[in-house]
Amino acid sequence: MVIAIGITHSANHRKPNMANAPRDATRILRARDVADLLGVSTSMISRAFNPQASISPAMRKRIMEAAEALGYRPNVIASSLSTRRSKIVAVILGTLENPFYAQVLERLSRELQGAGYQSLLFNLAPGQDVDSQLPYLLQYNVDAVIIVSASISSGIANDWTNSGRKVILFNRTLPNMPVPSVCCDNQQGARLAVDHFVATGRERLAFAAGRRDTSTNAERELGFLARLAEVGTKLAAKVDNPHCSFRDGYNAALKLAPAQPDAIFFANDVMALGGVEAIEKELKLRVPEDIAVIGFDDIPMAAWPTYSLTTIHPPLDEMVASAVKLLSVPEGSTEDTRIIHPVTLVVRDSTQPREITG
Amino acid sequence: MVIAIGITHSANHRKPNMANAPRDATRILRARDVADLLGVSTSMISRAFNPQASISPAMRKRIMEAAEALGYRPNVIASSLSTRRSKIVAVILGTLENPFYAQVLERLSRELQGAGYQSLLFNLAPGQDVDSQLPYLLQYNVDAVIIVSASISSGIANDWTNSGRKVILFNRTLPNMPVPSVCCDNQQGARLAVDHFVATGRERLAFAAGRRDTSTNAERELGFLARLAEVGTKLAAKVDNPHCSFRDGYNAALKLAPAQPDAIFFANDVMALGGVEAIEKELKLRVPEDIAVIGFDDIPMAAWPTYSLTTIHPPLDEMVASAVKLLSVPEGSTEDTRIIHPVTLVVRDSTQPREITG
DNA sequence: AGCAAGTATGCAAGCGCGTGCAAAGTGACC
DNA sequence: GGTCACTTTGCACGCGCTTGCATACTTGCT
Repeated sequence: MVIAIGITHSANHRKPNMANAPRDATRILRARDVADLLGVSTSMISRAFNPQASISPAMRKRIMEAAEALGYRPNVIASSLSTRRSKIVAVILGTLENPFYAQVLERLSRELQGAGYQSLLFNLAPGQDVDSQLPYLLQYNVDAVIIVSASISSGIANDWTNSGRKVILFNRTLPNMPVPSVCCDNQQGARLAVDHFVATGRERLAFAAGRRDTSTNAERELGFLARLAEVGTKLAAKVDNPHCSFRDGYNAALKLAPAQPDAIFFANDVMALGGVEAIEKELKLRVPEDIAVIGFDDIPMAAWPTYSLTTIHPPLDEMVASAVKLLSVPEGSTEDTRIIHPVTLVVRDSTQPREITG
Repeated sequence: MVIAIGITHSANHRKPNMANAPRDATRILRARDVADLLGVSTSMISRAFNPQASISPAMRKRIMEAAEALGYRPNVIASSLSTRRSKIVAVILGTLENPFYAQVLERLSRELQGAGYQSLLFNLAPGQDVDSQLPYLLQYNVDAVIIVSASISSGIANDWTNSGRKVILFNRTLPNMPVPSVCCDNQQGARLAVDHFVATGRERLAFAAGRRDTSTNAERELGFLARLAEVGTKLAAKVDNPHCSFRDGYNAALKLAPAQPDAIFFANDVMALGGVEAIEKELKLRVPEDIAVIGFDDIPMAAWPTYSLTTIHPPLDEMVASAVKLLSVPEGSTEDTRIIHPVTLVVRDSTQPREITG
């Protein structure tokens, strides 16, 4: 009898789909495996891993220890089916060519991991817009989307937030909509640039703008021009650029040259480096003696001795932390979720007082 | 009677969990929604999206059109529960500081998207090893893991492949194990460097090595030394580096200086750039007149005029394509899955014949 | 000891989709 | 018209986990 019971018990305890699961060498463990071992129901396994579930501390300890010993971890994918939270955040970005974005991605993904999320990476092909990609994201049950330096239409943003998911813009804002966003103070950065140029004796200030259609660039331009007006200096020249690339910066410097600027503010560091290149190699002028240069982003290369670029430093770690923090702001919160971080000016060799040449 | 049937039909057609799904503004569509609209079963919806399922072309067309019109797409997460394929590939990498890795990640993720996969990004913290992270990946039902420039123990690799998932190494190999991997011909690259140095009249060749424990570096070193021996030249000096960073390259150049090399091969471009920096700014020597420099990776910055670095070019697009192709190699295939791509030498200004100074 | 209030557990029904199997439909051919 | 072979469809159950509800167990108090 006892034997019979024993046999019955172990024999039909579970009806595994034999056709599908032949491998048990490194089979992936299910809650059932732990439950069977401990003689409890799978519900308890689930509850043990859910901090707010009703379960006795003793039981939780027992389960956690068994899970640890066996190497069991709840399957996030399966659990996301019922909870509708996947602990996966989609990170959308255009390109990693600009080291600034690479930095953002790396820190963002690291910070997300720290908060228990994983990042699902979406690279936009050139010319591809975020809106068209969002529907694909839905397939992945992502909890949130963090859009790095790319734009999104307010309609779509609305749809998404309505559907209970979060959309967070990084390094962009949506002017007319309260979409959560994290930026650095672009205007203020541009103002710092003007002030520093003026303080170091520059008089013919030029601006190499980035892409017209981005809020980031618009703010930098706005700040630059506004501050110029405030201090009573005229803009010597300005040039727009399609891609914000090294080559764009190079070309921008060449196009600005006829206006004979003695200082150029580039909308980002990569362009500034290209600009320096053009100034020194092609125009045969010296930085900073003939032309002072300020960039924006403080990418690692800006600190390299060859360039030693004066630039505006956004507090990347804090910005990333803010973005991740926004993930846990409750849905109906009235709190303002458009966060702006202050920037600082990092003075290096690409700007120097004019005393020597003056 | 007819009315009753009608009512009954539409009333209990489904019992939605009212508590959980109140929002229907932008509600995410399920197969059921499409099925109900067309008056078919959800099975058919599933089959319509599965190329090898048994379904009439007419029905498939009808379903696809309805799905398109409604904006329905199958939920990858839910489907992965039954199919055990998530169309998600984990990409593991250490850091994006080195632009080469950023390039790899960008192209890899793009190529994966093209093949219908998405990349789940895992950043390793410094000192963190892949082995310890793999268990976490299992939670995400990833189809495969692509490990970029990081090492993995053969035991773990074994466990994984046994469990039916793929592990693919990018830019690393596992010497004793047939783990699928994609590399460029590191040895050959190093040999090209030696030959080019010799052909341009260099006699005191030095090597700034990367991290000792990586196959990539070992192969580059091996190739360099072997070719040196073959052409009957002695190694002027060699120095190891912990991180392969810009600063490492900078320091390496300083450490190599006492040996008075007239050519230095750096294990990668970032180090080479650091080396050039040190040679020009700190040692006050000229590149290439006093010291010729060759790097490895052909990162975008190597082509910038300031550096104009001669380097070994790995065919990144082809490598990435190979890696993605490896994903679909059937499990028991006998085909060799350790792919090595040829490299080419890109000659720029950091190496020039010695005629002028000679 | 007995009972109420509270806590711990198990049960079963989902989450959205895939799929083996049986039922229904289609068409060809005699 | 009937039969057979074949295709198309629906049913129902399972993937691994969560969770409302009912039951079983504690505990404290009279």
